[in-house]
Amino acid sequence: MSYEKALTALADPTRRAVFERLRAGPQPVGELARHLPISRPAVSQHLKVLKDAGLVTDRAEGTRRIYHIDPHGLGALRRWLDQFWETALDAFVAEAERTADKP
Amino acid sequence: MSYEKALTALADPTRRAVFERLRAGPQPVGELARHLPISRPAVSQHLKVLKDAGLVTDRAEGTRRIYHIDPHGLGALRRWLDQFWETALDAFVAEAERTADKP
DNA sequence: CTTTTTCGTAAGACATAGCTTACGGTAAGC
DNA sequence: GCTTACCGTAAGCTATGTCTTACGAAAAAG
Repeated sequence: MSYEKALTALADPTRRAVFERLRAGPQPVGELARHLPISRPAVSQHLKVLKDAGLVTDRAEGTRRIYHIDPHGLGALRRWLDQFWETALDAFVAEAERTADKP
Repeated sequence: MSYEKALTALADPTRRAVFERLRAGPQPVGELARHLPISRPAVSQHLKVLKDAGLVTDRAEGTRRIYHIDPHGLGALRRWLDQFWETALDAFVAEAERTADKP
């Protein structure tokens, strides 16, 4: 049910940049914003969307909030995609047979 | 490189509805529009985006255009996701060990 | 206790995505 | 040849997402 939020969250290029940057490891908001061409509040808003989609989680560390990747959302997206992938392949095979000259 | 287009394409709910409807098999544009709460030109526009993302393909059949799923785009998206999935799991494990009390 | 750092949220401006109506083009049917 | 069915594209309107600046809160530092 959450794969929809994950899709809309990862659709935005800036949000993907934030997400892929967290791949290198947990990071605070300011650190993320420093390497992006947008303001820090904008990064916060993006993180909120990613968190809502189950793609990231955060923990407090002093005055800073450390964000890291949450496999939860990715898993949901992957399951949906895999389930789709099978029927897509079947359809592809059927189409190939249809196009091919009759044996 | 094409996983980005696939993501933005599948982010729209209506476009997902079109895409999931093609799961039942190849269908012409009018048939798709008949079961959706939007106009036929709108469906055409969505199909254009899906086609551009490598998610669907079309063939002519008389005056009608039959659209069917193209595994190409799904494959690209799946590869990107899988590659992401591994590092996400590693990070998750690392986070779990970090949170756990020192043994 | 005061100051500084770090962050989230609110309000508003701006751009873009998605829808509709209108139009033209191609193939089939008569 | 003429009409009908089916479709893609263009133009325009509207809604929504994304950005910035401004503000307030919480923890550390001094």
